[in-house]
Amino acid sequence: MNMETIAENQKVRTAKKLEKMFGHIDYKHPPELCPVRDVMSVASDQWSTLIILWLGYFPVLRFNKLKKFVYGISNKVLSQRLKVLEADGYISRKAYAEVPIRVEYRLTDFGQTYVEKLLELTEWMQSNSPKVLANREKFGLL
Amino acid sequence: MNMETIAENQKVRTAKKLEKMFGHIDYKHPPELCPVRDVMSVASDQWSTLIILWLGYFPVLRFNKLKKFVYGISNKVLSQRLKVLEADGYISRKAYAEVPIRVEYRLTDFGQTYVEKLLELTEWMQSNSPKVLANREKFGLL
DNA sequence: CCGCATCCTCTCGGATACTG
DNA sequence: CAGTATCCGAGAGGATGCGG
Repeated sequence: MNMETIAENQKVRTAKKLEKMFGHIDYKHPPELCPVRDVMSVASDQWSTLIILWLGYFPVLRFNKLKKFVYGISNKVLSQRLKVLEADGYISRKAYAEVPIRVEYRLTDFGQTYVEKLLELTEWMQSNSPKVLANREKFGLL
Repeated sequence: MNMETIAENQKVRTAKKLEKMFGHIDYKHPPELCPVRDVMSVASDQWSTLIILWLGYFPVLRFNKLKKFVYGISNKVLSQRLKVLEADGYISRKAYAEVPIRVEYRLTDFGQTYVEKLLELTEWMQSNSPKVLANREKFGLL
């Protein structure tokens, strides 16, 4: 069995899985709310992924620390994302009634399983980014 | 070795990988352009992922077919995304000089490797969406 | 220290109509 | 059929200041 056949088989397997996921949907009368789209829109959000990755790196982080690592994010967006991520069960929030107040964020067990999946994708991005950037340049499109 | 230790080891491995990726960045003087952020912003875009997944399902799709499957997307956004995905090397575009014109989109080999990664994440989303939705409901937040 | 409230900008994206 | 052009509205998100 040569390389082409292996790749071809992989292609078929992928298509089969996708058929299982999407094959049933009637695109003439699409579902109002698609759970996958819904969940993805939170979990795969640009800022959310960065937050989750950093919490996978450091077991516990406070608001301002997080803001430094996820550089470029604003107060507003950070707290929004944190709230949603907490609601969806990826992270936990623990506030200590001190003055000044101290708040700790960490991944839940569920969030931990997610960060592992997410990391795989990020590693792919990392190792393939040169190729993508090269493609982009060659293509021109400015 | 019990379950907790296994999970704990996994956690440590994940953190180590993330340290390798992010450990070097000086968050006081963050890089202007982060390649990973850049590449992710294209590839992990909500619409782009759907386009890529459908092209992983059907080897070749034309513009309007794609628009039906990726329901809810507008003309403008679809053609924008297609152009960028082509520039980044995920998909190929082939136009036939017929009347009316016919255009075929398909994954490149590179795009094929990406859709496989992406599929893993999507499967995770799919199987965990009930849990997330339940979390969300319990949490309130309306 | 955490993060909400306010304001204000500005980009993204939807709808529609039109052309090669 | 496969887009492009144009217009327009909504809402995301940045900056800042305040309050608990």
